[in-house]
Amino acid sequence: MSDQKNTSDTRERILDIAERLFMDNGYEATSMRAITSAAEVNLAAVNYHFGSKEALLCEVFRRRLTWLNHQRLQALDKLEAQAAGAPLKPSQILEAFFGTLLRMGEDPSLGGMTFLRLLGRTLTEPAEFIRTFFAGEYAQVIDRYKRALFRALPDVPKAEIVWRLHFMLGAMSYAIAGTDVLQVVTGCEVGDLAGEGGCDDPADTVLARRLAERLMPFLLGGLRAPLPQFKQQEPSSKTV
Amino acid sequence: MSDQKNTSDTRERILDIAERLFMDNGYEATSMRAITSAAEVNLAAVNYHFGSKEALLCEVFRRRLTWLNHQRLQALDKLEAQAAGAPLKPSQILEAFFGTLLRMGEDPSLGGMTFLRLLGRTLTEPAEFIRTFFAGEYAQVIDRYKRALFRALPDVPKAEIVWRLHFMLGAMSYAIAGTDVLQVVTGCEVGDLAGEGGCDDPADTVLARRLAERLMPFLLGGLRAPLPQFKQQEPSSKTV
DNA sequence: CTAACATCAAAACGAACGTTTGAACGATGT
DNA sequence: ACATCGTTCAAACGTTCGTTTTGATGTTAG
Repeated sequence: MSDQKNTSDTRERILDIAERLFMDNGYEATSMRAITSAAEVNLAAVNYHFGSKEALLCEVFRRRLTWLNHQRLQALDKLEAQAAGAPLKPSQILEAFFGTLLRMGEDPSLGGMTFLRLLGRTLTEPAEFIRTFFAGEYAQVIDRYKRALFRALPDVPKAEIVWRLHFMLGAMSYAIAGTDVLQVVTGCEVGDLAGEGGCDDPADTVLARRLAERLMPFLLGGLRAPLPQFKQQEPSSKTV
Repeated sequence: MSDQKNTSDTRERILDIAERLFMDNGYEATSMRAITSAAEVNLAAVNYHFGSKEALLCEVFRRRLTWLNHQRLQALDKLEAQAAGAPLKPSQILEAFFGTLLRMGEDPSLGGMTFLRLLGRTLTEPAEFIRTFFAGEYAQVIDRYKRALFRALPDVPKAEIVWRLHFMLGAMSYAIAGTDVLQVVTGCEVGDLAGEGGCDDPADTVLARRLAERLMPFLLGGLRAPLPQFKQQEPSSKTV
């Protein structure tokens, strides 16, 4: 029973607990003492294994995001191989990008809805180290998907596509964050989106699936919406 | 020169500075000492005028949100009066709700983009007192607009409309937050969305207008997107 | 004039923060 | 057996946090 306890047990337990506490309270409002005591490890364990609180947050994301973005690139590779040079359909691209993410919400071993909520809530954090971390973690995948969308929508100005990708990311980010401060969704047939103190599994799996079913058509509708009337061409086009 | 300095000068200066610092750093990462020293007031001034740091944040929002939501209700009143009992067009409803907000970004006396960014970044904060505050501040306006959308889209299931309203709020929230951690928009022809350390006016006014021009068609396209195929009626069918 | 209010500087409050230290522990390899 | 290395531990480090207090100084209104 002391098989691989050596190098991974404490680390992994810290990451799991930190993931949940950062999601519940946010980064700044979650103390090292809260993390280490909830994980039943020594206070110094985080600094020993990760170096600092900032590095811990980055590692919480890295262990999920590298896998996720690898999957996203593979999904796009597969689609483009099947298309044999032809442009992809926008729905395929969105499915590869957002579907791959949302399916993580159904699998607790990939973080489940806890990680999705944490991701959605952290994407709007203003802290510098978070933004640079995400920028690096997402650079490649965003670039690939942007180019795929450019090819899929050759008649839409590229700047417009970039804007709409931004809007789609926002709708997704807010939806998976599940804070719902305005109580729009809470109380409907849907049930609560948050489920703050619960376990991992019970209704989160079905919630993730319902969310995907509703979000994907919305995003596709937004992406393909009629262009604003003021668009004739891109004027100076400094995007050489 | 001692005209109305009495009851408003210190209070207003604290609110202005707090609005900017909360936007730049987030609530938790902004200290009372940073606020009071930047506002050039005594450290005790915040507690004297507002009672606590939490109450200060609420007041920062209240002085803008009560006006905003009043305008939103008035805009809806006017539209419904003109329609004389007929259902409104979805585009009218979205214009009244989102247009009224986005136009605040063009007016520095209403907070400008600083307030819009702060709002977008705070809507996903998990802190309890923030969520209950927003819930109360938005309850009436959300209810009115939800009912207007129900009437405007009688063939769409109400639960679906609620979901899409949620998605629209997310896209708007993320867009006005302007964090853009994934660097989707940054570097394009658009210029930077954030402009962290700048003044109020220079490019924020035009940015707010461009944002509105792009966001509104996107939201409308998402709202009117085809329904997911699995909708015949709402079954109980919890997929046991 | 008086009383109430607003602002100030300065200091302190206890609490909580992230991080560091140095010793002890337990397995491993020679 | 001893030495080594990675890990864990209790305890303390210095700092910063939000808040309160005290007393003095204008300023305003009855």
